[in-house]
Amino acid sequence: MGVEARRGPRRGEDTRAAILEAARVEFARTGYAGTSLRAVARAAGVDPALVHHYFEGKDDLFAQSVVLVSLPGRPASLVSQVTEGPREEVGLRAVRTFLGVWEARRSSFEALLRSIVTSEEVSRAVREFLTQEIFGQVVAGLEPGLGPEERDLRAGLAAAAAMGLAMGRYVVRLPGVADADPETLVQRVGPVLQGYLLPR
Amino acid sequence: MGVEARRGPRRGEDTRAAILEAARVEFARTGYAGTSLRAVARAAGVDPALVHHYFEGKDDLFAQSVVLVSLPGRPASLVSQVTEGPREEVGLRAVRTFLGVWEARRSSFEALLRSIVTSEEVSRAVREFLTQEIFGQVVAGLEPGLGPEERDLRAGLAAAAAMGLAMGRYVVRLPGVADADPETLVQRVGPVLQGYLLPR
DNA sequence: CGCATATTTCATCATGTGATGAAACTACTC
DNA sequence: GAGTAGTTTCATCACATGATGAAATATGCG
Repeated sequence: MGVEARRGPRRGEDTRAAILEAARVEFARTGYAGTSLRAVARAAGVDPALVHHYFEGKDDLFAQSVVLVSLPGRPASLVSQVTEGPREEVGLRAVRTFLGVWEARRSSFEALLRSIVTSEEVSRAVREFLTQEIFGQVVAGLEPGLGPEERDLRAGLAAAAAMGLAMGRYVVRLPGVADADPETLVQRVGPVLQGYLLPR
Repeated sequence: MGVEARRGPRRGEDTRAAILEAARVEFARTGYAGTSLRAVARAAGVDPALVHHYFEGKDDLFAQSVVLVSLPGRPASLVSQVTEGPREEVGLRAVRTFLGVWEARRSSFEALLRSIVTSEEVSRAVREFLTQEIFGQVVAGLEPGLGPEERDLRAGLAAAAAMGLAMGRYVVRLPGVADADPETLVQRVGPVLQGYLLPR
C-alpha cells in the first residue's frame, strides 16, 4: 500500500510556480492567518519541506505570491493614467483603471484584500500605498494648492470608495456588484469618485 | 517563588463579562483565525480552561462576544429610520444612522469587519444582512416597482459604499476618514448614498 | 560512465492550539 | 459546622503548526 512518493526532480514541471499559485489561491480563500504552509503544500501536491526550500518562510511566501504580484510595478503610471485627460472624467478613468488592474490579477488581489484585516503590516502598506502613492498624488495633481486636511479627506474618501467596491465585488460578493460587468460599475461609481476628488 | 494562583471565585468581579470584553478586543485586533483562546484568557487574566467553562468553544465565544453584539436587534427599525423623512435626504439619514450604530459598538463592529474576510459564514451573513434586511428593504421602500437587477445593483452599490467607509475608518484607518468627525462624513458620503439609492 | 548539483522527500523538533477531566478553593445554605 | 453548588486552576491530551537537517533521487556535465 506504500505510496512510495519518489524523490528527486519532476521533469517538465515548474514546482516553484505551482507552489506560488497554490499559495495565491489559499491566501485568497482564508487570509494570512488562516492559511498553513501545509495546506499550500497539499494544494500544490508537494511536501511541506519543499515550501521551505523555495521560500524563507510563511511571510516570504506571502510576499512573493501576493504582495509582489498585486502591487502594480509603477504606481506613477497608474496615477498618470488617471490624471491625464479631461478633468470632468477623472472619476470614470479612476474606476476603469482600478477595475482593470483588479480583474487582471484577481486571485492575488483577493488574497491581499483578505490579509488587510489580518496583518497590521499589510494594512499599513495598503494605507500608505493608497493615500500617498495613489490618491494623494491624484488629488495633489488635480488641485495643487489644497490644505492638507482637505487633501487627506478627499483622498481618503476616494480610497474608501475604491476599497468598498473591491470588498463588495471580490470578498463579500454582493449581488449586483459581484456580477455586474465592469463598465456598468465604471458608469455608476465613476461619478462618485469624481465628486470626492473634485467637488462641486 | 510559586505564584500559587489560588482557585475559587473572585469576589465582586464578573469574570464572564471580562472574558467577553477581552475576546471582543482580541477578535477586533487579529480576526477570527488570528485569535487564540489562550490569548483571550491571557488578556482577561484568567486560565484558558475557564473560557471553556463559560463558552462551548471558540465559535460560541465569537458568536457571543461579536455577532450578538454588533448585529442590531431590529433591522426593521434601522430601515424605517432611513426611509422615514424627505426623499432627497435618504442618503444623509443612511450614513448618519450607520455611523451612529458603528461608533456605539465600535470594538465588536471592528471584530466583525475583520472576520468578514476570514469566515465564509460571517461573510455570507453580512452579505445577506446588508442586501436583504437593510439596503434591499430601503430600495424597495423607496421605489417599489423596480426590476430585480436594478434593485440589486443599487442596493449592492450602497452596501459597498457603506463597507468602504467602515473599512477605511475602522480597519485601514485612512487619514482624513479615520479622524474625521462623523458629521463631516455624513455631509460628504450622504450624497453618494443618495445617488446610489435614488439616481437622477 | 562518474561525479556534482539541484530537487524532492522523510523524520523529527519545539511550540501552540482547542479541548477535557479532575482537583482545589470560595461562598452559600441548612 | 457540614454539605453543596459554583468558580477557578492544574495537568494533560491529541493534533497542527512552522521549521530544520539529512537522506534519496534525478538531471546535466565532464
